[in-house]
Amino acid sequence: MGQAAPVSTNHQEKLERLLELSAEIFADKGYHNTSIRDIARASGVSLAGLYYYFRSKEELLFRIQERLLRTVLDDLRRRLDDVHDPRERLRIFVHSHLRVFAQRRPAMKVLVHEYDSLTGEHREHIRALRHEYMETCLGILRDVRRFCGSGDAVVLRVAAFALFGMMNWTYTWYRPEQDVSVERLAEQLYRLFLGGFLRSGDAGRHLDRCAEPLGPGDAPWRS
Amino acid sequence: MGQAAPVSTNHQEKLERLLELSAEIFADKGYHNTSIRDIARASGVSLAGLYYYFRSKEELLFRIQERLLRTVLDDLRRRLDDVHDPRERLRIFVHSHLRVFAQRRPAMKVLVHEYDSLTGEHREHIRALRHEYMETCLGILRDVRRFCGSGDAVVLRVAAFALFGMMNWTYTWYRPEQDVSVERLAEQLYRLFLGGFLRSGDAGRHLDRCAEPLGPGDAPWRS
DNA sequence: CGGGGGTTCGAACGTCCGTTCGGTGCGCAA
DNA sequence: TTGCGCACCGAACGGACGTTCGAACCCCCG
Repeated sequence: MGQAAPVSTNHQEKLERLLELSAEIFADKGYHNTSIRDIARASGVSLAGLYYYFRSKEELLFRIQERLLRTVLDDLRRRLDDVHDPRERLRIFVHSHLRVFAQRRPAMKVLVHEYDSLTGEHREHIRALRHEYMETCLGILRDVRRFCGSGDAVVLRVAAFALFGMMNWTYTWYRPEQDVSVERLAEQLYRLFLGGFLRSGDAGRHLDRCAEPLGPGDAPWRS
Repeated sequence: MGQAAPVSTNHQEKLERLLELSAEIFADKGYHNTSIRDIARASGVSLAGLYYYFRSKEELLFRIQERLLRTVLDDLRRRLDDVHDPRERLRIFVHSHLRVFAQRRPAMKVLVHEYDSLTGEHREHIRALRHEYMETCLGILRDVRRFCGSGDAVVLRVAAFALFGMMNWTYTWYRPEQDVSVERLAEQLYRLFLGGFLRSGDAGRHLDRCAEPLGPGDAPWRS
């Protein structure tokens, strides 16, 4: 969790360093299990000194989430610009999401894990940004369905949440250092989802020639 | 969150009622943000009285998670018994998981959301049960791949976590009362996953005839 | 050299936390 | 009737929590 950094004159830099550091601690211990004193200790700033940068502990949590969410939205919008092919747009969506999430692991864990910890206006603000992101995703999926002709056996909303689930769940298991690279991960999840999304209308048709194990003797499902 | 229940003579019944009630509160407020006093108030049992049933707050959390995990594992084993077809086994896996999760929503949120809150032996114990469940899932996916011939472009581990992500993420959005039924949800997620899993080896092949929107004027992705 | 604003701090406030202690009442066996 | 163990409770302990207050520091403008 690191020691106090050498110097950073600019106010904004100090603030962002505190956000980054706090995100690490929140991700590690959980928001409600982290005390302002923990953050003070890790940052080298005094307890009272922190309150010069944040009005409250919850505002600190809010700023972490808002910052990452804006990054995600900006990155996505920039990369989607002037791309028209629906599949490619979906591919970009998945890659963008996972790239940012891998680059900012602590903040992303806080974003997906500590949304419930927000209250009142903070929560409402984040909810609105999340909603915007979700709408973008739904728009892309609608285009894929319309122009690439997937069936409509799967409710779009369910498909979108399934995709978010696949991507966001990575915070529980994916470690960029010891797993496949982010690009390969993103490509695999993209293909996994797209294949199912496009084929979901006629599921079972291409499965007819599925072989079958011989019997209990050969059974590989008994642990 | 409910009032104190009328009566329940048996010790085991009282204990399970406390587990169920605590799960609701933990799910609602989060483990670290819930006090034993909250549980005492909601259950009608005195603060000290709770410690007759549990050695500590963490043991309470542990029992909730262990109980649900054993239910999930038992339900799955029972339903997989004497089913050999790999696709059908996968289908049963998804349905079983989501059915139990929908039946016990509070406990399932606690299970997926508060694993990090466990420490020491409690955590290790739950980790082992989770591992067992994951191995069962991997076994099923291995069979599907072997006998139904999906490619191996997607690492099995990634596919398994993607599936878990799709299913577990439901706790953030799925409400059985106002969404599609659990059976339909399970069927959709099953098809979504299986389609992608079987087709992941040759992604793109069946996408060649994908149409394309006309241009920025028609662009549906601009919100 | 004087002073004012941006920045940081030590110390304290009031509250709530998990847990423990010493009991009390009750039902049942002897 | 006595005694014992199960089920439960009121009250308290020591500590940690988020937040605030008033003062100090330091740099730049005059």
